[in-house]
Amino acid sequence: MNIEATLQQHISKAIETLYGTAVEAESIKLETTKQDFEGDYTFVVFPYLRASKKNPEQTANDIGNYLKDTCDDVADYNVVKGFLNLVVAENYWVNTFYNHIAPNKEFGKTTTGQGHKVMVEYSSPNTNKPLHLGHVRNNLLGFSLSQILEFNSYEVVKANLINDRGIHICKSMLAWQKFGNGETPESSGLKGDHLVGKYYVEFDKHNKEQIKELIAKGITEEEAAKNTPLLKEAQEMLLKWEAGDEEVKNLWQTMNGWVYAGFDATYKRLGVSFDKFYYESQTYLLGKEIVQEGLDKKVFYREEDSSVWIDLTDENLDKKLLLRRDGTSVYMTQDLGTADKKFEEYGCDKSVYVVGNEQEYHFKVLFSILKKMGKSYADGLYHLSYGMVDLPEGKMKSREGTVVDADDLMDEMHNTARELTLELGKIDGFNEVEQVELFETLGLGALKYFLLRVDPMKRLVFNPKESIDFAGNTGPFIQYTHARINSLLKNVSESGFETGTAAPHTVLPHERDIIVWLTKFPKTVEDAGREYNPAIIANYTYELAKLYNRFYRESPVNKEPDENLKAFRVILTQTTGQVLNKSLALLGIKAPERM
RNA sequence: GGACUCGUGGCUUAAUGGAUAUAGCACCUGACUACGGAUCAGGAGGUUGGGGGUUCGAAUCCCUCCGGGUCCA
Repeated sequence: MNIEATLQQHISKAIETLYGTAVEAESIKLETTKQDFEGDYTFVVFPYLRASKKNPEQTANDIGNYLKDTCDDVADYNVVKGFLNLVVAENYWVNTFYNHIAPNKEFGKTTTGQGHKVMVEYSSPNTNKPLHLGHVRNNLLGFSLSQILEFNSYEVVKANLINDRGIHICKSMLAWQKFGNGETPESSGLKGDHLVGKYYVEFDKHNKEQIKELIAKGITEEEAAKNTPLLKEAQEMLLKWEAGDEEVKNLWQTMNGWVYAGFDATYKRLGVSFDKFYYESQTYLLGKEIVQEGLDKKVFYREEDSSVWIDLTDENLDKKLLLRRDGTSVYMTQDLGTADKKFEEYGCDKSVYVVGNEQEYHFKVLFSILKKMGKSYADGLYHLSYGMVDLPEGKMKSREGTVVDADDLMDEMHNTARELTLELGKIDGFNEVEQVELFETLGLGALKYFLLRVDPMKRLVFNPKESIDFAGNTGPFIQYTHARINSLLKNVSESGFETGTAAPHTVLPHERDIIVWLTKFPKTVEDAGREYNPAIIANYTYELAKLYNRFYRESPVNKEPDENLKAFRVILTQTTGQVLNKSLALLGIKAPERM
């Protein structure tokens, strides 16, 4: 049993014995003691004064005394106002460390998700342009969350719903047809997604000229924007696509193929992956059956003009259109159908959508509709919302060319890592291939950690030139700590030292700090899973790395003459390395063996 | 018009309603004959956007106003 549960039970018993009031052990709240006070856990007695009928100090002292007498794990206590600080016996920590943490290769793994299946949908790009910084945040969150859920024993299906149809794709196609001269990724040397994105920009450029021409003829700007020859042609192309026109479909398939090849490369470099791809071209007609189902269940209603709606005003949401009067569906209809299809195919009892916060309203409505329809999976739906990523100059806008391209960004991170590493002269003994690999690991580690450590809900200002630092609370700091641990362990094993002789003994305060922090790992992982928040793991990992660095400075391992103590420190180092490695993996960050 | 969300030292950031608000960057002072200094020890820097309220206790909950962002019709 873990220490928190033990303390809860004893406190519950103390209150019952001392004051005759029964309190459920699980309802007792424990907090970790603040840094400046002595102790490991703090019990706040204010809520129990009614039971004790004594002042806070007395109550805390009573309970503290009782615990010290009856609970072997409580070594001491102190009272500050209504705060009862409990000092857990060093023996407990050392024994827990030797018996449960160190020997457990899967330390931190929880069983919370056993028997549950969860789908995590993330990335969801459009096929008319390459991935940008916003997608990067999305991909990292989605992938990290999947890793965390898996470590909590969920069966995870990573899904990507690709928006591969619509007017925007037709714009790229049309511009390529008109101005492309048969250019291909091979002939141009451009990555497929960048090539297609180039023609999307090209479309916009020519379209703008046409708007100007129309305005010059005296048409209002608003009207002109809707009526350029190019736009009309793109709309016709979309109609042809919907009608199954062979030529259009062929071009569409070719260009999407280029884009997918490009996306694959970007995903691979980012280190994210998917188990299932959905394509909007195959899902955009879904949902019409659901409309009928909703009408039958009287959840939806039909207006006089034969359009179909749902009234959600009772939930502080509006009325929402589900089927236009001409019988065509809207985004919501399609998402309803897709949700059903996903459930039919995989039977997940949980489903997470990683989508930007501008769609919060959409998902509230979507989930609310599914609940009203009594779908069995409705309660497990969750929108992992995250803030937009902005640039110092303001919002990213693809038309104005102010987006940060994902591939360019990764290049930049790689180069920054190289410059810094060379400056520090850290590459002795690395051949060229290893060097390149290291720069990549560090650059991407910095990027991933930077984007994941911030609460997803908060919007992020990304300054490509300055915002990524390799010192302090950063990925490379943690990677460095891991590499140093590895190197230390290597030295130890080369010297032929065996750790088998370790036995319990006293530990130094900072060694104790590490052990205490290690015991919090499972709880942290679980919290991150429940809150859908990789930032919790990121902050945990940083704290652990910091504690280890302090330990490292103050407790020499190789120079330790006492064999037993040395063995302890080696095991502590090994264990810390394992946990660092694991928590970095949960974030999708590589832990380099050396650097 | 209605709804959502964010606001914490110069910048970035943490805090299941709990104590003197957590860290990092930058700044200042110290520690390299080193188990890897991409490190460590220490210092300075705050009326948690403003004002009310609930509470023994509020960055956190409620109301209101201000500011940034977003969505719906």
